[in-house]
Amino acid sequence: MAKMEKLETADSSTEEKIKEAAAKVFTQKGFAATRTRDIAEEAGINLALLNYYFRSKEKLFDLVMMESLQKFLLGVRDILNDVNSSLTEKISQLASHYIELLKVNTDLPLFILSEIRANPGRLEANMGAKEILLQSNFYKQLEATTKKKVDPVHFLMNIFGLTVFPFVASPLLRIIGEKSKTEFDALMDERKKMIPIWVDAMLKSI
Amino acid sequence: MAKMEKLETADSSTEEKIKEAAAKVFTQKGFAATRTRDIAEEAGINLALLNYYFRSKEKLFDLVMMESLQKFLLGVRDILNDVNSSLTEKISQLASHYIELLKVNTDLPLFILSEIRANPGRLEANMGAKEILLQSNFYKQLEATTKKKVDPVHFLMNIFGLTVFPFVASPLLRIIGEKSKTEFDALMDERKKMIPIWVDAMLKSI
DNA sequence: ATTTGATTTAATCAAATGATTAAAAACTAA
DNA sequence: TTAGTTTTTAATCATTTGATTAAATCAAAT
Repeated sequence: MAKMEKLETADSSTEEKIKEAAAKVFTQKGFAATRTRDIAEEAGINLALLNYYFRSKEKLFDLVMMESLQKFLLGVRDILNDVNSSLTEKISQLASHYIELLKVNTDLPLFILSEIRANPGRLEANMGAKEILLQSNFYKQLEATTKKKVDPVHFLMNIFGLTVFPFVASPLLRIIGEKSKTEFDALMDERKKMIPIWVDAMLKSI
Repeated sequence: MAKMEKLETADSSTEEKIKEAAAKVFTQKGFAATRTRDIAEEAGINLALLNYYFRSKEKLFDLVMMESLQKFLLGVRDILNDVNSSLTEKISQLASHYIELLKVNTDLPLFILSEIRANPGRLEANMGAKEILLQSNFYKQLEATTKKKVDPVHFLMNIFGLTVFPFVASPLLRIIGEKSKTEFDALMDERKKMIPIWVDAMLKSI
């Protein structure tokens, strides 16, 4: 007998509720500190349902991590490979894209980085990211601009350092700078304009 | 009866062995993923000894975290408050200091940041760091240089982003850049010279 | 040598936790 | 309705894990 589809939005299905709760709790507390009971409670479901739908804590985590990586990487391919934009324009677009993304998902990068450190094996499975980045038009423009003088990887570090690091360090920075979430976000908005200018200045300085 | 001191170096005492093992394991895996048995094994001691000397996993962790924070903050006070050095010189010294520190303790910042996120309460107890930083001669020079144009916190973010972020992201960067640990460290050494030049260029650009 | 206090060990406990099971409930197709 | 299927629940298991205990060992002082 064929299974019947229920008339539910993806958001309200039990499976989706669990996945969203898992994403929230895993991202906040990390794999090891997360109890499957935390996820069940957050999702408002019976604990056994988690295993009914996802088999195990680890499988559910792998799913969440995969989607987190995609959230972080997807949506920049277009920017990286636009043949009609200059390097500076790409940097501007990348900065804006990541700042908008991370204002809403502040602890996404810290989650990804700390879980990869805790379990480096998980990364290798997933990544075509290296190829996407290193064979992109963006990277070629970067190589052409820096040519021979310095490793273009330096400027990858710089761009991501300027853009992503404030979010990674936000728990500390907000205290040190005495900023509310709103003020912090406003600072990040300012950076959308400044980062491309700064990177330009850095590129010219070498 | 007065307790007799044993003839031991601090390094070989059981207590010190446990603390070093704890620092290693906690830093690598984080609080939640660390088993007290892991620490005992790493230290080569019986599990009960850990509780004999440190009462609990949490007390031992707090100790390790406090020393980690000190390791990260101590040794820059002199740099920050040197009235005879220019802003650029301070940036150069800070970059060199942190790059040397983090070449040896690569996952120190990721450890600190992810544990603070997991348990933000832990931070407040410890910090005079904010005052040390914001009242330093360094910060005053930064304010004077950027005056009104942009929040000097932007440049704190920039300096730490350029210096510390590569280490935070090193698990990813080493894969993307296809670098060995040695090559990665060499890149970081290059940055000691470049970061002050870059920050200068950024300061002039605003 | 004996005593005394500090250190270390093996064994064990109680709670937490990931997972399973069997039964109940809800739902669908006939 | 009824039979069959999927979804959900309550109860329970087995293991892991932080911590404790009581006994053994060790080092120094008398």
